[in-house]
Amino acid sequence: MEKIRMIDVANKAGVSKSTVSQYLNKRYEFMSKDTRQRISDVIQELGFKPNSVARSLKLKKTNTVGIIVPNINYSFSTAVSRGVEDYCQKHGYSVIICNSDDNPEKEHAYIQMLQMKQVDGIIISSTGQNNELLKEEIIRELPLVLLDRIFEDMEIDLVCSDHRAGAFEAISHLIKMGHKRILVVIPDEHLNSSRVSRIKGYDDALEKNGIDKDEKLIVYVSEDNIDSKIDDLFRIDDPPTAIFCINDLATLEVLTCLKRKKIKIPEDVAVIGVDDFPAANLLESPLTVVGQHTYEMGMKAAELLIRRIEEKKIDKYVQHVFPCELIVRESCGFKNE
Amino acid sequence: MEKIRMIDVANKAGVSKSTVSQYLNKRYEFMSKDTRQRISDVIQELGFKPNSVARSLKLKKTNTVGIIVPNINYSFSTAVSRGVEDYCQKHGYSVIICNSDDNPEKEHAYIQMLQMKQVDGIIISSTGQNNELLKEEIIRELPLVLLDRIFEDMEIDLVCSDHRAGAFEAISHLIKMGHKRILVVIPDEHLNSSRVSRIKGYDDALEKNGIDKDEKLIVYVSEDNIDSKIDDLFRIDDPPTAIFCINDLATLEVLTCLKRKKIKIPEDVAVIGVDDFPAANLLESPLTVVGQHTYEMGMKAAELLIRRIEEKKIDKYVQHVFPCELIVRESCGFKNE
DNA sequence: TAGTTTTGATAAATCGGTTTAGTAAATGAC
DNA sequence: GTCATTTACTAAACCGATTTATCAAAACTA
Repeated sequence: MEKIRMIDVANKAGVSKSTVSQYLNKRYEFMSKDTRQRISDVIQELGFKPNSVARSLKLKKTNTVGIIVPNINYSFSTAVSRGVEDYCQKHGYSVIICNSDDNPEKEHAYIQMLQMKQVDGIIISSTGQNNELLKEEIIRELPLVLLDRIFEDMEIDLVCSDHRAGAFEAISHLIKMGHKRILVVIPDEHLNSSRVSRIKGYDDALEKNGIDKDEKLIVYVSEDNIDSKIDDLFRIDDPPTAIFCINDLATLEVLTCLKRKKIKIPEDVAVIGVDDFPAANLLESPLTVVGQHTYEMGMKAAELLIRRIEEKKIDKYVQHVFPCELIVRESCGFKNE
Repeated sequence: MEKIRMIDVANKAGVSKSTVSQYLNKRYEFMSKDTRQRISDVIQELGFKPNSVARSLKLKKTNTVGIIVPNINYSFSTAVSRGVEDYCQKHGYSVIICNSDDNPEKEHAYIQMLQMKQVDGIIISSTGQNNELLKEEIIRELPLVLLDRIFEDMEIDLVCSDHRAGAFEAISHLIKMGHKRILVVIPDEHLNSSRVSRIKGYDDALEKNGIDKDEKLIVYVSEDNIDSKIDDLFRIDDPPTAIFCINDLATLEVLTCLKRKKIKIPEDVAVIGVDDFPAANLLESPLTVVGQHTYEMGMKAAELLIRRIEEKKIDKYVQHVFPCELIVRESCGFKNE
């Protein structure tokens, strides 16, 4: 069964393919009712579906965008992607999904691939290692929206959460609950702009409350070494009484580790995580988290991207910062007022 | 900054674009070392990236596949998508992601869109409402792999879990723990083939153990009515002592509802869910679940699809059924042996 | 030396649409 | 009745690659 092309429709309807093309693009002005009906019938009859690849080639427009996230498995990335896909679908775009695994080479390969595929734009939570490429090259050729990342000194559309304020509020809450020794847990060695902001919020909250910062309380962990690191920390003279997990991966690792060690939350240690996940309130100790408006952020990122794609020149770049919401549950203690 | 085309490379290198094309496709046989080097240099210098849209048009191959899932937010869909994307990326394909929300019209629109975009194949967890279309039309034109769905009487590649056996094992486990009144909770009214299989496993387990089936214990719930339905059930003469949640959505709703009603797990009622999610073992009562090999299923689905895309004729269709694994935790009681 | 084969490269057709410039027929103006 | 305008439609160029058929020059054969 050969594919039906426009020329087949044209022949059967007894018109030229130009006319069929006009019909498809709804340029009915100079078309007789009769011709219009005939073309419509033939399209129905043959089940003709125009080839977007050919169309894209001519129009230099693919109606496709790429989204590069570290890992679709992270609750943040999943929810954001869903927001992006929803907005895109409603506006006639499809979404190619790319998982960079925070690997700069993989990210670079994806960027190249998306360019070759002639996507109309890219939404990216970048690793930070390809910033030069993005700044020097991509942004000049292709609409780009940064997601959950900030580039210093750069004019670019961007969507992120106010991580500093979110962390500030979380840490302030802990301090208000009487905590002074607050541990920050960061996965592996990778520091992106969001994590830097959260640490800034942590610092600011300590400072505002006149608490000295102890560098020992900022720890980078992996699945392999978390147990020993936590052990070490709880063995020092002045152990932490609260833990701030800087992302959902850290949260899961910390909770798993504490459970293994039978350290009770919040009796032995208070915990605050980042990103509300579906089961956060069903945990042994329902988890207090700094929530983000993930789905809305995805929608907004797609909105900014498509706006820049469709409106030829917008000079002002939009930096859309969403507030974080502290969702207080029992994991950081019961407030006694 | 205009885009560099093959013709620009050809001009600068002093050859024809045919030769550049040969170079790109690694057909070096009749090409002098010198020409080859010169082309390579010019490509580097100009930063030429071939336009895949043009290439796709000529070759009738886009190196792009579509995946249609109900909702990327479900842990099953997320993990499967990640598996699909990984395999595709390694084999030079990109993935367009589509969320059908179990809405047949939306699904239909996505199928059409993917066809127009000339994707090389589709992986789909179908709603079941477009089966005729898929059977009659799509499968003839396009490689297709069913994911977590079974079509009766149909030759097609397919990847799924052995839901019947998984449910059978789960229910048998509950029975062994002394439960006879086991409630099955199903979200909304939608019954796809996977859910049918799980119910079959439930039925079989009851029958094998000589327990009469009570239709009242099969309930369809939504977020709105779950509270009243659960209330009703626990008010009957012979209330259920265990709950089998047929998917992760049902699981979350049931757990939330039980928590609200302060019904204790497993003391008041035992619970088994489907799909292991990251926090399942961190819950107030760590959840026993029927686990699926989600990531591997995604990889396998992509493998089958790409095989069918790249090998012209494979007559035998592969139906790859993954086993389920019962992961026993405390939510269905402590075994006293 | 003339004819054949090999080597290295190219012109032109093609993929399936969109669009511009153009044309023939019908209508309107005077 | 003639010329200008409008209406309905089409031919052909184009988008940027791939590929086939072809060709010129060099190398080989007899």
